[in-house]
Amino acid sequence: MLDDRKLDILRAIVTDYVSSQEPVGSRALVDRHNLGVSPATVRNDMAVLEEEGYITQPHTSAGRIPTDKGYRLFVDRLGTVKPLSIAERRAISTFMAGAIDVDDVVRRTVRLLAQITQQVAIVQYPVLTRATVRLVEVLSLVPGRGLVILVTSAGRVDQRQIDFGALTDDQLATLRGRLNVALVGQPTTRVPDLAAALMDELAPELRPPASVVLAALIELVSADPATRVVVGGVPNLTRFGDQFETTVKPVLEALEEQVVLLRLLGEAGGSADVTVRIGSENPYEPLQSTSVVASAYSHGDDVWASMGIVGPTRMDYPSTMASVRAVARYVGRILAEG
Amino acid sequence: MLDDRKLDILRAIVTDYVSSQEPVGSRALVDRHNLGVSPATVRNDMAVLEEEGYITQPHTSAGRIPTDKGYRLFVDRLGTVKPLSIAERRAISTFMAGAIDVDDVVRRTVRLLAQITQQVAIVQYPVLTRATVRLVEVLSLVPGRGLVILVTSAGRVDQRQIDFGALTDDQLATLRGRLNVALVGQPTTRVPDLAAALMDELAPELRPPASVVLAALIELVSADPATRVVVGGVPNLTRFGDQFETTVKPVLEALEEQVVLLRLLGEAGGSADVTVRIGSENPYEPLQSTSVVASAYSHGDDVWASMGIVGPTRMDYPSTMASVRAVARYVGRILAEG
DNA sequence: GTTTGGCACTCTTGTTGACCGAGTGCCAGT
DNA sequence: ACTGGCACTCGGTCAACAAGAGTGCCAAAC
Repeated sequence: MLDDRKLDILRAIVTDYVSSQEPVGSRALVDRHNLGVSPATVRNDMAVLEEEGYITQPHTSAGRIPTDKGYRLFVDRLGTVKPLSIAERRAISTFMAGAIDVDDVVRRTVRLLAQITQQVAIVQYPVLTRATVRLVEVLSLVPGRGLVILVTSAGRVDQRQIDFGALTDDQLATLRGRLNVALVGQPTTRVPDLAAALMDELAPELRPPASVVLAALIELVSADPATRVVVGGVPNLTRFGDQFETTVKPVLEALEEQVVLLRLLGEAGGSADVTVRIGSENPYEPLQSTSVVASAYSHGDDVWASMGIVGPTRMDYPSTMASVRAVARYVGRILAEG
Repeated sequence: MLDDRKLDILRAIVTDYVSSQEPVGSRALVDRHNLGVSPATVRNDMAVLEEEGYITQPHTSAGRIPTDKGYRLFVDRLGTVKPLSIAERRAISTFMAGAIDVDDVVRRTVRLLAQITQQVAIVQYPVLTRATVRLVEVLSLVPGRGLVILVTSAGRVDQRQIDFGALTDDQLATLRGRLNVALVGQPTTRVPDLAAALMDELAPELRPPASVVLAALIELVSADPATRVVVGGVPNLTRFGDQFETTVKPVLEALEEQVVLLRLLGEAGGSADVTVRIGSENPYEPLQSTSVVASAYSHGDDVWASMGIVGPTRMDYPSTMASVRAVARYVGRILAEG
């Protein structure tokens, strides 16, 4: 159906359109790529490609532009992986060097990603799913009111304020001890089960405060970290001012809703490599004319989360994919060390 | 120079222009407001107002639009404070009800402010300047590596990981005790001085680890909280798609830079009431055609920070100012209770 | 002296029509 | 199977034109 030459032509259309932002015609195609055939031949092939749904014309007598299906084929079979330049690699390491904690790593990552892809970057906080509990601390601030702190093997530290009714210092120390014995070294995913088991073993007078503490802990391991997403490079959207309604506006709206962002990234979480969602493949309806390039980042089983970028479907997929992959790997390595 | 009628006319021009988004001419003016004079008279007065720099015409034979100076006069002398509707007041309290901690208060505040003003909202985290130290905690995670936690009277909890060389549990407990005796109840601003004094009193073997801990503490009280700013309502910018270059683009760029945001809000920090910076009055050059409406929020001396909104100079100042003021007061009250 | 109606003038906006160029689809010829 | 040629179709641009909005100014009226 699609012989090699037609694929070459599709590839040429995609690359030309991405760089020029304008529909590309048969003449321009033979001029810029040495296809060894005449414009007329290219036209015939283009007619076939259009029939198959890989390209389309905005209007009669205009050049062709790729459809979502065309981009998909390009990404799957035609895109040559473009390795990062030495300058880019160096930029990554200098940019990330000297990060002091997880917050800082995430902040730097989002900036870096936005800068080298020139798109809007989204980075999810390292999720605790496969992390283990390193320390649980319970402090009393004023009588009856205190703080629960959770430190995990991923280097995250979370805290929450709680109210536990009357409680002596001794009882508090007991509770702290029991908690640590029961939880330290365990995967954070098991905290809810273990918490339930622990409750049954406690002396009755400890149960009310313990339930408050455990509830807070469960919130910390489950709800919070998974919902934290950081965004950067929003001004890059201004490059697409001509597509205000189709790109700028929907992206700004999507960025406001963490739930949407997580959904966009979430789909990438399963795969180990870079995932691309093109236009209508997108799970979030308003982002019809944008693509998401995302990747999980991880080291072994310790950390697992996603990062990615959002941009118009008309983007340079090979470079973008290479950049996202490189940054994801680098960050995974940094988190493994820290 | 400017009699009452001219001021009335200026006020009418501002309100009409804000609501219609179009230059307003003499006829429309007499039609919509019962000024009791003819268009010709209005034209004469407008000529004077233009000469004085309060209004201008985009081109000959167009209506007039207010200049920055015109808006300034309007805000200072002509704007009638528009009290919030009952629905708006109710919206504020339901929106903020059930906030669980400072993070949550800030998150909700920024959403609320964006929603009721329909602009981009900026909220600075409560600054510790006038807060006092409530608790200092030093934990050991693994040998040689630990965590410093600072809790303040403003309800903020910050932590940082540190490396303190070899240190026994006893030494750690001593250090913790000394720190709390020296610092608890003191204003966070005094932490740097007190830290220096404390160093001199410590046993020599405690000094190296102590210096690491104190350095972290000083960072926590000074650098971090002051630089934290949360932004929301960015999609509201899409309402100004027609002013892409002058409003959307510069605002997006400003939002990316925390330093800029702090500068915008910072100027408002001194005053107790709502501050308005109109167009060129703005300290940040690219925001020439936008205004910032900001207010400090506080309760007594405990918490002190700013919040505000950014939007086109052509905004409804009375409502916006009323909204910002109301939210700032409400949040101050909530923080005082929490 | 202030206000007003009238009028000429200016400038933007929208419309129309012509024209140009880019690009296509098709067909006959190689 | 490829190619050159040709008629056809649109979008974009430009000029000319009309309509409309608004002003500035002046002489007359209050």
